[in-house]
Amino acid sequence: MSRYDPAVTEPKWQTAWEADGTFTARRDPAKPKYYVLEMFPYPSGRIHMGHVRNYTMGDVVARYKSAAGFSVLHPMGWDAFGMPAENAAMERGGHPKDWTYSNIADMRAQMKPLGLSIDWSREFATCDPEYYGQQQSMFIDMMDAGLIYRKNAVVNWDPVDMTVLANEQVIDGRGWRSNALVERRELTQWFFRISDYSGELLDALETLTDWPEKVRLMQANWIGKSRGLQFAFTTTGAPEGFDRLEVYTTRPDTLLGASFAAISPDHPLAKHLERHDPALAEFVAECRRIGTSEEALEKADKQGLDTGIRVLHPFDNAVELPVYIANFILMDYGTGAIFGCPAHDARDFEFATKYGLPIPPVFVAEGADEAALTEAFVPMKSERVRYLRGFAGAEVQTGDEAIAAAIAFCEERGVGRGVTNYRLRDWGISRQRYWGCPIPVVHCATCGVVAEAKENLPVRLPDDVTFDQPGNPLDRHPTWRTCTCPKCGGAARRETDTMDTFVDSSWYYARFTSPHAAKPTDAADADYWMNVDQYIGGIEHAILHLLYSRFFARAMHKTGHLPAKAIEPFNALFTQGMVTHEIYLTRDAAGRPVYHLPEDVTDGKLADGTAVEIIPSAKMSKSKKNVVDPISIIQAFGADTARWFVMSDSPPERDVEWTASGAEASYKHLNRVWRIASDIAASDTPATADDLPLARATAKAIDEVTKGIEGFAFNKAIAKLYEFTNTLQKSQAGMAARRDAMKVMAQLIQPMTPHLAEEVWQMLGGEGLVARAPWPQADPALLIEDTVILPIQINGKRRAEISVPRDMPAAEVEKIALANDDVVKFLAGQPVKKLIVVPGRIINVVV
RNA sequence: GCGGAUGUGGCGGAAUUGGUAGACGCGCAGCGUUGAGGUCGCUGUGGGGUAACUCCCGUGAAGGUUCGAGUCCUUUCAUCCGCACCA
Repeated sequence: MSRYDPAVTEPKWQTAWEADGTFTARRDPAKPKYYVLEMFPYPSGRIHMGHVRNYTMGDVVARYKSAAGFSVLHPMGWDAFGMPAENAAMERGGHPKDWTYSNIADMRAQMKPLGLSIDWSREFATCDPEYYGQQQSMFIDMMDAGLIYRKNAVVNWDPVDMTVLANEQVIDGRGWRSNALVERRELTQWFFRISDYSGELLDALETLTDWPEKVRLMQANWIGKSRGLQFAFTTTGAPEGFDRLEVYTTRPDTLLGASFAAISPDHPLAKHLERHDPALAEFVAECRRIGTSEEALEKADKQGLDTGIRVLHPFDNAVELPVYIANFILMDYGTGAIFGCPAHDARDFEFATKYGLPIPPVFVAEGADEAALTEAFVPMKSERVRYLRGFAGAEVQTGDEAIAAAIAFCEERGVGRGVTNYRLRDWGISRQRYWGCPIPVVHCATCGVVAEAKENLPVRLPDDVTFDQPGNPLDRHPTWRTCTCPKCGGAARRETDTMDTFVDSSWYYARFTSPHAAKPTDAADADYWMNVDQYIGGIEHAILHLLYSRFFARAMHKTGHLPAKAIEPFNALFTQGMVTHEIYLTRDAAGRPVYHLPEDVTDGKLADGTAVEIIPSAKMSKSKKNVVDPISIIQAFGADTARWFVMSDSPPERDVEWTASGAEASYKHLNRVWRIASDIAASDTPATADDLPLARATAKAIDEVTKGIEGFAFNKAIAKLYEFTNTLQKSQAGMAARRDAMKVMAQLIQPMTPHLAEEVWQMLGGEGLVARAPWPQADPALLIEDTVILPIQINGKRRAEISVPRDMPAAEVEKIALANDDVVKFLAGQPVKKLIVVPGRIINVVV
C-alpha cells in the first residue's frame, strides 16, 4: 500500500479546479451571494505563516459557504504602495516599481500552492495606474463634495537628511539614518474631513453586531466623544490679541479646584511668545523634539515653563492662575489649552507637585473627611462623591450628575457653553514620498489650487526617478512638476505630495466587485456583491484601517460610487491572532544574544552540542530568526498539512504557536485519514456491528463541524474531526455505512484540507469534485440521545451519577436520585434541605 | 501615559455561556508490530494521599455573590496589541 503523496496530489487537484473554473465568482441571480475577504497583503516578497493562517481562515469560510449554496466572491490583491519599496531602492538601487512587481510575482507563486479558492481573475495591485487613476478620480469627486481641504500640520523633520520622517523612522527622538535630533515642522497638507462624520461613525458602531465587541469599543474610544465646557479665561500680562484664553474641559465640576492653566507648545500664544523670549523659545524647541506621536508626548517627563502671564478665575477675579507652556498638552485636542486641577487629575497632580502649585480638593469620597492628598483622587464614573466646593454645594453625587450641573451653572452665568467634543482628528493624507498615489491637483499662479481634469487621469508616477538622495524624488524631478492648468491653460506646477497608503486600502474591497471597470465601481456589480459578508484580518488594524474604510465608504456613497447599503462596508469582522514561534539563542563572549534558526536546533541543542536558551513563543521576526517559511513546510508536508495545523490547536482569534512536532502530527493525521479511506475503498470486511452508532457519530460530526465553522471555532471543528476519525477507524459497521461515513468525512474536511478531500472523495467514487458537492446535512433524528447521564452533587460536590431517559419528568428523577446508593451513603440520614434539579444537566442535594 | 485584550495539566487548548474542569491534539510512559530506528496499533497520563475507595487540593493572585463559579462582582499581578507618517 502506497503512502499519501501531497507533492503529486496537490498540484493535480489545483489543475483540476483551474480547468473546472471552480472558484470563478459569478453574479448568479438564483443564489444568495457571499463575499469573503481577507486583508490583502503588502508585497514584501515572501509569504509568512501569518498569511497562511489568514488566507486559510478565509478559504475555509469561502469553501464552506460555496458548499452551503452561496455564490461566493473570494478575491486577492496587493497593497503595493509604501515606504519599504523606496527604502529598498535607496539601499540596493533599482526602482520601487520593479521591486514591487517582482515581489508580487514571487508571492503569488508562493500562494498558489496553498490551494486557496481564490478568483485570481480579479487580482490587482494598488500601484497599478488603472487602480490609482480611479482613486484620483474619486479624490476629485470628494474635493467637489467638500470632503477635502488643506491646512498646516506638523511632521517629523530630519534636519540632516532634509526629509520628512514617519513616526516609525524616529528612534528615541532621532532620525533612523542620520541619527540627527528630529524637529517638528509645519507643512501645508491635504486632509479628509473624517471628523465631519465623528458622530455618525460612532453611532453606527451599534449596528455592527457581527464585529468583535473589543473592536467596536476601541473605535468608540478612538472617536472619543465627550461632553464638556468650553470657556475663555481673561488674561493679564498677555501680548495684544491674547486677552482671552479659550480652554476646553470635560470636568467643569472641578473648575473651583483650578490652580494653573497650561497651553501646548504649538499653541498660537506659545508661538507668539517664542519670537520675543529666547529662554522660552529654547523650552518650546525642546518640547518639539519629543516627536509627533501621542505616545511619546504622554510618556515624556512632565515639563512646564511659566510664561509670566496670568489668567483670572472666571468665578473669582481675585484669584490669578499662572499660565504654563507644558509639553503634555496636545494642540489637536480641544483648544490646545487647559486649566489644571491637580487634586483630581493624575497628570495635573504630578505637574503641580513638581512646580509647587496649590492642590485644592473639590470633592472627597462619600463618607470621607477632607485630608491632605498624596495622589490625585479620580473617582470611577459611577462612584458617588461629596462636593466640598462646587456648583452643587456640599452634595453627594456621581461625576456625571455633577458635570451636567456644572455646565448648566456656567451657562447660566455666561461662563462658556456646553459643547460636544470628539477626539477624532481629520485624516491627513499628504506624504512627501514617491511610491504612492499622486494627489491629482495642480497649483496655478492665476487660478490657485485646481483639480486635474478627469480626462488627464491617471496622473502617472514618472519612471525616471533616482533614490540616491533622501527627500521626495517627485520634488526634484526635472520636468514632472511642470504642467498646464486645466482651468486657464497657463503654466502650472503639479502637486508633489502622494496619498497615505491607507487611502489605497480604504476602498479596494469595492474595487474587487468590478476590478476592470472604467469607473471606480460598476453599479450593478457593487449592488450585487457588496457588502463584504466576512472580513478577516489582524487586530492591529482594529482602529485606523477599519475606521478609514468606514469613512471612505460613506464618502464613496456621497459621490455616487457605492449604494447606500454599503456605507458600512463590512457586515462581519473577524480578527485573527498571530503565528508565533519559540526563539533560540546562545550568548557571545560579551553576553549579547546570538539567534539560531529553528531548523538548526534539535532537542534544545545545536549541531555541535551547545545548549540553547529558549525564549517563549513570540511574533515571528527575521531579526530573532524564529521565522518558519511556509514554502519549506509545503515542500516537506504539503499545503494541507500547513492549512490543517494553523487551523487546529488555538482558537483563531488567539495566537498560535508553530511547532515542528505539531506540524508532523498534522501530517500524520492526514495520512491516517488517507489510509482509512483507502482501506475502506479497497476492502470488503463483513460487518460485526450495527450501523446505527456510526450513523449517529456521522450526524454528530456534521452538526458539530458545521457549528464550528459557522462560529469561527475552527479548532473545535478540527477536534471533532479527530474524534470522528477515531470513531470511523474503529467502526465495525457494514461497508456501505463506512463508505458513506468516509464520504461525509471528505466533505467535512474539504474546507480545511481540500486536496486530501478530493483524493478521498475520488477513492470512494464520489461524483465530480468534492469542492462542488453540497454541504452534508445531519439527520436531526440521529442527533438526539435516548438517555442522559446526570451528575449528582451533594452540597455542590459531585458524588454520584445516574443514567435516566432523556425526557423523564423531574419528580421521577428526584426519586431515583435520592434512592441512589452513593447518595444514601453520603447523606447518612441527614434531612434534605433543598433539592435542585436542572433538567438534562445536574442534580444538587443541599443538606 | 492612555485605550483594548489575554491568563485553565509538562505544552496548545475544551467546557453546551452559572451546572460532571481538563474534550481533542502534542509530549511522556508501558505494551504490541518491525531486523533496528521511524511509521503504525493498543493502554495510561492534572497534583497529592491511599492496600483500596466516588479521599483532599486544583482554572495567574487575593477577596466576594450563589445550592453551585474557569464563567458573575471588587482589588491586584504578568504578558500582548494600538496610539493617527509602519503596513
